[in-house]
Amino acid sequence: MGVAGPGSIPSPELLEEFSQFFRLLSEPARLQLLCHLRQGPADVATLIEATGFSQSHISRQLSQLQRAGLVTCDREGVRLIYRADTELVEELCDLVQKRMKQRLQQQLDQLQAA
Amino acid sequence: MGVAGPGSIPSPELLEEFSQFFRLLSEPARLQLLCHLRQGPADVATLIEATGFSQSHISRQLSQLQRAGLVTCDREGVRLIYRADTELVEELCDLVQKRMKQRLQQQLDQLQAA
DNA sequence: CTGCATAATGTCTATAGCGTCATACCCTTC
DNA sequence: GAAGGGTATGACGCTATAGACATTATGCAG
Repeated sequence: MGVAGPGSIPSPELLEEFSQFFRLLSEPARLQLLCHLRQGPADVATLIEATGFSQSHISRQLSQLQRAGLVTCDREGVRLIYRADTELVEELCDLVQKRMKQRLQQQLDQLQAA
Repeated sequence: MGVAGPGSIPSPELLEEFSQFFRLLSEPARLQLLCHLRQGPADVATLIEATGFSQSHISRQLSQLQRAGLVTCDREGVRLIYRADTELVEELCDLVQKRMKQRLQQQLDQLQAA
């Protein structure tokens, strides 16, 4: 029912894959790029201007996201247009954000009870 | 509707919080501890034996998870019993795993089409 | 074929975080 | 309060990776 069936521990390989995926999202720069691409496809020049990152930096981060399948790109003339498959990322972030709200609410309740 | 409303970029602070949360899950050791705790509460000695990690290492990882609210502990005699709030982690991992399956299936389809 | 854009990669430095050893801390129990 | 098991923390080396700079590869127009 769960990740690897009830009562069992995922294999080291699976743990490694999960951690690698979450590591992609553990960098503000990459999350920022994903957020920009959430508003629609964009070329690298636009991303440079929007984020202030260097060209090489953006290229590296996008290639990492691309390897994980979170991003794709197509040529359009001389430029590359990047698209993000943001559905999964949004679902993940929504879950985390919901959790953050819960925690803050709990802390608030504790303060008010005291 | 999304993370910070449609068409807007989350603030740097929010991005930082998200990335910190995902970073917690980006370490196989922590995921492993969470998986063990998914089977039920456990004391540190049990976790040491189950994972082979050193006491100090486990203590550090658990304290990080605790700060994020993913883990709590209660004293039971002389030992600390740790409990994991695994619901969120399982949901996140399920989403990621679903995605992994999709990708592998796509790659399979591409190979069969060629 | 020759430039001229744009994107990717090699190399480097700095930094963050893991994991260990040793030590200090805390709580329980006597 | 003294002793001892159980846990947290300070200090350290090590590795991985972010991010910048320079260079190279890649495709497009003339």
